[in-house]
Amino acid sequence: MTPASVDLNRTVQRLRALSDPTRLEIIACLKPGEQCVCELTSALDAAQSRLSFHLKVLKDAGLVTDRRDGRWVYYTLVGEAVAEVATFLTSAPSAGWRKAARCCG
Amino acid sequence: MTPASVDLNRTVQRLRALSDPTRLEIIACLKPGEQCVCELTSALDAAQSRLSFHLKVLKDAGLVTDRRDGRWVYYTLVGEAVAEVATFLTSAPSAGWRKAARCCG
DNA sequence: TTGACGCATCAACAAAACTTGATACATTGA
DNA sequence: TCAATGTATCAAGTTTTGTTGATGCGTCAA
Repeated sequence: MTPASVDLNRTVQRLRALSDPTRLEIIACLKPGEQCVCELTSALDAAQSRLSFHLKVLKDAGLVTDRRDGRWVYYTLVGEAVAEVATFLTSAPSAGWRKAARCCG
Repeated sequence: MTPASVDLNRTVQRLRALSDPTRLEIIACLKPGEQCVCELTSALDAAQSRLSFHLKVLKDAGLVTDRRDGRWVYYTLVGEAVAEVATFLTSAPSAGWRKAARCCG
């Protein structure tokens, strides 16, 4: 497990987290600023456990952070993490793209 | 199905296609230029049917194109498609992020 | 025309992701 | 302390995704 492959795994995890319509909608909701789960639940008209599941996926990927305030938990978008994914996609092949050096010269 | 949601679905499809280590490696291999399947097979040390499966996912997402030359089929990266995904990720919330207007003001 | 090669596709299975409903936990106000 | 609220977690079932080996199709060379 080279450092590059660690990065690649992290990027794959983030891309996977981003590749779901519900989670993209969550991210859209969080773009303007933090929201509590109940707000997201009503905004997206999704079951609470379902939303909680998707928020965990995003959190595990480092794309959002959470903060408890009393009974409420507020989620915040980690814009830099999203930006890193975008940067990766447009970067040169050498920059972390390969798990190993065996590939293509 | 609004135009925005069509775009969103397309973006989700592309993000999903990008969220797999094998497919990212394929894309890395294609960055320098087109490759035939047999070259990818040996470069990635993957079974041919497996590679064919992943190439189809990428092709269906519009991330690669293919071209037959004799017995060989060459795949080419569609750099603009990858770039579009990156642009989407860094764009403002209004730009195609939401399936509907119900979300978050 | 035949055999070998490169690739796609299929069926069957395995594994991972998602949804749902139930339950548990923490916090608050009464 | 108790009940209500907001959220997380869990188990069960469903759906989607990925792998493998076999087969089929087109192309080339002999």
